[in-house]
Amino acid sequence: MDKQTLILSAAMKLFGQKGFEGTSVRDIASVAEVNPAMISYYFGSKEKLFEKLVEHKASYLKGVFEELVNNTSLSQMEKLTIVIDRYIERMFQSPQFNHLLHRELSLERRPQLKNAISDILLRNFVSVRKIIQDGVEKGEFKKVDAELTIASVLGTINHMLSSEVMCRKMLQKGKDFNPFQSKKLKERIGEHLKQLMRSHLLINNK
Amino acid sequence: MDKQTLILSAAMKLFGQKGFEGTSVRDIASVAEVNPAMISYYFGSKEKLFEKLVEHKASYLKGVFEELVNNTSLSQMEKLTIVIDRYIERMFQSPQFNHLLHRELSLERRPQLKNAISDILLRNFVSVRKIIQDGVEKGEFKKVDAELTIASVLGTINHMLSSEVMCRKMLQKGKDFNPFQSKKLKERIGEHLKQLMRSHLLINNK
DNA sequence: AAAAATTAATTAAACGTTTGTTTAATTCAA
DNA sequence: TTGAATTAAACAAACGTTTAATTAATTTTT
Repeated sequence: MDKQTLILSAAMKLFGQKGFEGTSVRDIASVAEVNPAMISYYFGSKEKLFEKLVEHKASYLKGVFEELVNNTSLSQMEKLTIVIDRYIERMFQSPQFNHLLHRELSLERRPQLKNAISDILLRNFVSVRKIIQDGVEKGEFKKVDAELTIASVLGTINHMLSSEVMCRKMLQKGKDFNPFQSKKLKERIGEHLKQLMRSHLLINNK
Repeated sequence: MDKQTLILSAAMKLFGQKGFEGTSVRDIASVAEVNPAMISYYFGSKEKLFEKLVEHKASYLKGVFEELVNNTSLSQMEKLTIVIDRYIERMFQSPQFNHLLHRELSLERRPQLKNAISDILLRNFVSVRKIIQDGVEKGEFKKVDAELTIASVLGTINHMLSSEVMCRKMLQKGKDFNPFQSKKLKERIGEHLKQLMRSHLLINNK
């Protein structure tokens, strides 16, 4: 691994754990096992490293649902099910990055970066909204509040996984329970959300 | 207003906007219009001020649903409706404090404070779970995943209000739209959640 | 292909700020 | 007159960043 990548993954880890302001350049350098000066050398500044990190990581989730929307061989509910599974999968794969994004959005700092983040998230949001709207138009779904329905899906996932401590307490689990590595929890969230969406959206739901 | 209160409300504002590490003691002192030394003098340290703030503010929401659970004249769905309304009301009243709490939970810092926060939130969580469980036992509700159902309610609210910028974009609103002061949005979230819960929970829901 | 010249990578040290906190003096109130 | 409240100044430590020197790698020239 080259040093730039080492720095990026150290920054990912630490920004995720301690936040941007809570992480020092020396911390990052220490974890990445490089000289602190290398961060300025390669990225210009701590803030630019942060932007680079978001940009780099976010590219993986840029417009991933675009093709799904235009798929004609799946029902809208099947599409939504795929969306749910993919969101859960991503959240379990790198929860830290999601924490980082939503924390940044909730702060009144770096408005430019906030805008960039929300634009990325919005692109997927629009795709999913189209799926729901199509479902309504085709008579497959009830006439629901599409925007808030999406908020319920994403919000549920975020709320369950925003904190290990809180998650353990809510589910009455011991200290050995690691939410982010629990396949059972992953399936449980998926099951709940699909059931929730079926009863919320489907017209002839038995 | 005495100086301690001025400091507390300045801290509330700034910690909410910029986070704990992103706010300096001098920032707080400046907003509160007091000498920076007064913070150490009254609270001991910046971190103790933070703890005091959380403790003080959180006392308002400590076990507020306890009596509601034991109320016998309301149906379980009526109780849940009240819970939803109260959560929304609180979120709109001081969104910054909710941001602060959830941000703190998502960080791997100050584990003691994280524990305190999650204990407070958990107390309400347990109350609401009891309401759902009672509903299931009485045959009023379907057999649902109570924990995740709560996550869906709270998660929806948090997700919609975690960022002004993101909220505006999701709802396709202009810059003059202030989510936290919009009575319409408040009602819209309430309507969505109640409808969502009715279709998710009620057995004979038409 | 070897030597020289040039560019890139890396380092330890130092830079000037800002950080949270303390001190010591002073003002205010009881 | 005593104790609390308030202040400006100073404190050491940590911050992000820069510098200047050195090593490593690459390119150019012979």
